[in-house]
This record gives sequence, structure tokens and C-alpha cells, in this order.
Amino acid sequence: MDNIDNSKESLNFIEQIITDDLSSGKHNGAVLTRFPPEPNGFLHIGHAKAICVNFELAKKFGGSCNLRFDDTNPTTEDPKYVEAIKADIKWLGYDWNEEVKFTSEYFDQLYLFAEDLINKELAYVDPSTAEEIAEQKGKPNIPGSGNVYRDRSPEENLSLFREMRDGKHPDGAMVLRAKIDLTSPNMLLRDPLMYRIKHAHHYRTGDKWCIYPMYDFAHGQSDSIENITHSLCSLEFIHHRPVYNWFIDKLGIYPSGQTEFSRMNVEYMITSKRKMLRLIEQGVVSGWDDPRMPTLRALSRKGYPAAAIRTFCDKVGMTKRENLIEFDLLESCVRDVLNETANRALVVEDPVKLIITNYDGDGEMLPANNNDGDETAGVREIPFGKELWIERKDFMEDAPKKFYRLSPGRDVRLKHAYIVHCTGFKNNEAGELEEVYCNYYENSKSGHDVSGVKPKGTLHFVPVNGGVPCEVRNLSHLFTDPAPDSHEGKDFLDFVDPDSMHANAAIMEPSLVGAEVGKQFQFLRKGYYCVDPDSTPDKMVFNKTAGLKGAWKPKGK
RNA sequence: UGACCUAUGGUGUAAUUGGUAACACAGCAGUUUUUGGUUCUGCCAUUCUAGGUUCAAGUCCUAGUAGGUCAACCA
Repeated sequence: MDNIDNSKESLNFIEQIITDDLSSGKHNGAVLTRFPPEPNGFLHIGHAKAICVNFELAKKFGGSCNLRFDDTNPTTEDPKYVEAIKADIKWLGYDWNEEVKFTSEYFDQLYLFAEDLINKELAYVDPSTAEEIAEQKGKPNIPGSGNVYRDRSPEENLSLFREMRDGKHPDGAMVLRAKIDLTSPNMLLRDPLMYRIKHAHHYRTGDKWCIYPMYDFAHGQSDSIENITHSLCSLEFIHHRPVYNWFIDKLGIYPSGQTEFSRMNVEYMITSKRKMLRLIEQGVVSGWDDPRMPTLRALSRKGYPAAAIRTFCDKVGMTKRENLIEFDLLESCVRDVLNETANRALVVEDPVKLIITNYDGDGEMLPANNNDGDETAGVREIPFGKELWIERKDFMEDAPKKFYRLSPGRDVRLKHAYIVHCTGFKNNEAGELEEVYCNYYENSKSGHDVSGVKPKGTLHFVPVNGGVPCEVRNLSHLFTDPAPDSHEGKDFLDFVDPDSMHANAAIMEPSLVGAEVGKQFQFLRKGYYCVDPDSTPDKMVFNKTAGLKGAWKPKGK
């Protein structure tokens, strides 16, 4: 009916590559991507980008995505991470093609590949020490120098390599190297290591091997073995691509192709494994799932919906440029989801007592929409009473005209309840506000308001009779600087904000009792909150997920 | 004394492949609203610099400049 052409949706550079490959018939129309984590840590927001990219691209082009654990270093890897990573990927909303893959499943094949290259005189055993090898490689601007072991015969190399495999040599005694080009301007092409000796127990292959392939000799071939069509990785692997291609070419195996894109950096977040570990070790955070951490489990605990992280990764886009994404974009995605899905609730955090002098209906129950913007969210009942808790900052003795809250002589609506007129207040000896007094308009009940009074503001409240104590954890950025690890000569820990988590006692409406862990709510006028696993039957604990946008602030604050 | 990658508003991405800078977030102003939320509207860049080709350049050429990356028996 309309002729608007929406088909010109622009493709990012990788989609363009895939589209081109598809039309040239490069992989017979197949699209198979993969997400290849090393099981040595928990997934974080940066991984989320890689996961979304690989799974979404596969989905978009009718292909699928493998999950492969890149487990070639038995001394740093652990099966507990395999399970954690699988769980986090599922939480994010993705499911992998067929069963989970492991690079360690290909150790036999990889070994055969190595012998093949030895036989082709393209690999040799080198007994040089790590230092000697580093020296041979030269410097980026100085070509590497000759190596006497390069010219060993295939027979000799084969027998030495087998001795390595058979455990005849200690760790570090020798390595297998690819014979490529010691003078290449690309350091990685200066005869890269293929295998090293590691007498270590592997969590999957046990003690079968005492030699393990290096990343460069495992990754490309693993892609190839799985018939991965598009191997996507971050920019720092760009110099590895020639190595990747060299092995595939010399081995004559399935031509998987690598494309690099820039990793996503987010303000106030640090994703280096070592640095995250330091935060934990120094006790800055309580663990990998501390809601201030950038790990997926932490973000989930903080209340971030998986869908929000997905749209975030999508909105961030896809290029080869360095980037630092504003934290606001992430929060905006979170609010977008939560605004629609989170039920509203009334919680008062810094209470002061409001007494409705002319009200006598204590115990009255009032219907309250769970989400004014969504009728299907249903209705709950909230208690009302003569004495209520309201937020301390919702009253001001000498208020500016723009203050749409309580002040002597002003009217305000109590959400879901009545309009009240402020008649006075009382301070304690210290001069602090202790009680606020009001009269209510009997005919102003929500839904039946015939009072004709039109107050500017609406307040939330919890009745003294019926309110339930709880804990609210207000979280802010872990760092005082958006890029704490970008300052020369300064440690990122120097930017830790010691005050990034505030646990406050609060009072909540009774309907929140027993809310399930992980459930998100919007505390009206306050923000989005999520039930923390630390909650007990006696005391609910909530993490602040995100505040609402642009709250009015009195001058000077 | 090298090689590679990148350069568009505050941020992140677009621009039908040479046709007159678009979207989102943030910000500001206004609208709607029984959440100072939501909604909706408006405003906010001549594309790193300097030359050049062209009727026309963010897109092409040349020379610069800036940022990033590359040597671990890590991935």
C-alpha cells in the first residue's frame, strides 16, 4: 500500500563481505560462524559483543554458529569455566549449532597436520631457548637472522617431534616451528611456534598428551575442520591472518577465512581478566558476580535483561575503529526493556512521616496498576493509612515555585490514592524534619476524582502500617574515570570509587515480599531494581539496576 | 628504524559505491502525563590537515598529521 522502500537497509562491512561471498558462491552458500572462548574465565560485556555478532550474523544469513572451547593450554583452563560460559551464552539468549566443540577434540588431527608439514619440509624442531628464539626473530624493524635448525631433514625432525610427543624431553627443551620467513615484516610469520612441550594434565584429554599446539597452529585449522566459513575476531588478530591462511594453504584444507572487527569498549568498564581479578583480590568487589563487575553474571545480577545487552551490542555497530561506547547507551537499552517489562512498586528509601490529619480509614486497600503503560500487566492492591512514609526530599519548607512536591500550603497527589494538602510540619530538636501534616480531599480518590484539584506533582509512599523493611543497594560506577586503564603511568586501581555501593535500609510495599530472585521492578519515581540473591525470607534485598531519566534536582545539588 | 589497521557531530554508527551528510544515545527547549518516567516535537557537524582531479568529493589521487596494533614455549 505504501511505496516506501525499506529494503535499502545498510549492511555493516562484515555483512557486506558475507553478502559478496554468498553471491559469488564462495562457500556454496553456507554461513557457519563460531564463538571460540578459552575456558579460563567468565564471560564479560566484551564477549557479549562477539557472541551477538557471531550468532546474529549466522541467523541473519540462514546459517548457524558453533560454540568451541579453545582449550589448548591445560595449565590455565578449567572445566568449571566451560559450564559457566555455556550457561552465560544461554542466558544471553543463544544456542549453538550441534553439540559443543573443543579444540582438544582435534589434537589427533592437529598432530597429523604437524607431521604433514614436517614431511613437506615446512616445519622443524628447534631446541633453542625462548630467549634465543626471541633473539632470532629480531625486532619489528630488524629482520630475524638465520637459524641452523631450519635445515634439519624431515626424518630427523619427525623423530625429534615424536620424541617430544612421547615425553622423552622436559618442558621447554624444544618446540616445533613452522618454516615460513624469518625476515618477514610481520613478526608472526618469523617461524611461529606450533607445538610446545607441557607435561600437564588436560581436563579433557587427561595425560594423553605432553605436547600442546599453540593458538596459531590450532585456531585456523579448528575453524577449517568445522568448515567455518567466516571466522570473526578482534583487531589484534589481524597480524595472525597471514599465519592462519598459510597453514590452511599448506595443509590444503577447507578455506575458512578470518575477518577482524574492533572490540567494544564501554565507559567505566574494564574487561581485562587480570585486572578484574585484581579487583576481586583487592576486595574492591565481592566476586565475579558482584553487580558492579562487567561480567555477564554480574550484569544479570544487577538486573540487566539479556535482551537489553543484545540490542546494545547491535546498536554499537560494527567497524574497525577504536571506540569507547558511552555508558548511557547501555543504560538506555536497559531502560527501554525494563520500562515495558518491569512492574511498578512503591518503595521509600529515606523516610519521613506524613500524617493525614483528617483521614480515619486506616487499613484501606487501593487498586494499583502494575504498569500504567501496560494494561496486561494487571493490578495489585496496596495498603493506605493515616500515617505514611514519604521520601524526605519530597518535602521542602521553603520551596521554589518549580518544586512540585510537598510544602506548606501545596497540594500533591499520592499515587494510586488521594490528593493531599500540606498543612504543616514539625522539626525535631536538631532542626531536622520529623513529621509532615496534611489534609486529604476525600473526593479525590484515584479513578474517582471529582475534587477538581489539579496538583502538579505525584508522590510515592508506603504506609507506616503495612510497610515492610528491606535493603536497597545503590550501585554506581566502579571507577571515577570512564577509561581508568587509559592513563599513562597510572594504575586503573587509582580510579576506583570507594563509594560505588551504598546499602540503604528502605521500606517497601508488602506485595514485594517473596518476589523471586532476579525479578526486576520499577520503584516508582526512583528507578529500576532487581531482587538480589542475598534476599532472605525476612529481608528482601534489591540492587539498583538503573535510575530513571532526568530527575528534577533542586538548585545547588 | 619496518609492517599493518583506522580517521564523519559530545559518543557510536550511516551515506544507494562521485550527486550535495542520515540514525541512535547524550545534551538543550517544548508537548503529553495521577511516575519531574513514558510519549511526541524542535535544535545541535560541511566529514583529521593541505593540495589536486571533477560540473560535483565524506567517497578518487598526492603529501602530511593523529591514534591503534605487531616479537609471550598465552589466547
